[in-house]
Amino acid sequence: MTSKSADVPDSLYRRIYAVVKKIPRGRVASYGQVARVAGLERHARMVGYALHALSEGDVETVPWQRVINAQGYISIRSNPMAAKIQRKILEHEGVEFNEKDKVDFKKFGWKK
DNA sequence: ATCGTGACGAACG
DNA sequence: CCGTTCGCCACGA
Repeated sequence: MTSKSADVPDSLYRRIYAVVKKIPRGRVASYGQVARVAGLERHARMVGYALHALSEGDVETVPWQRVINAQGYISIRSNPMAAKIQRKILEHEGVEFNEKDKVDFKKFGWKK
């Protein structure tokens, strides 16, 4: 079979979503970490792109809010409203933000 | 097929 | 710690 792309009936995004689903409640992971676990080492941007493209259906099954940038900050730019919601949910899950709106990976980072 | 864009990140100074 | 630059590459127009 020739399969080049084929496959990936689920495509690249599906693969990324599968990893995000593994992040436990009360924890956060960076885009780069998710990419790495998904076998996409240098594709952190693709992870962000994938989450940005979440369908309304997947948005309820994929814990997208648990993915933040490597600096510990929420990274949504184009949608300020979503960023606020993201923080709200994370705090509800027990993740804390310091006075600079930053999350400490030492305490809340996902340790695979 | 080319081009601009972007939920990123590492490297510099 | 802060701003800037550069590399990566799928996606949509």
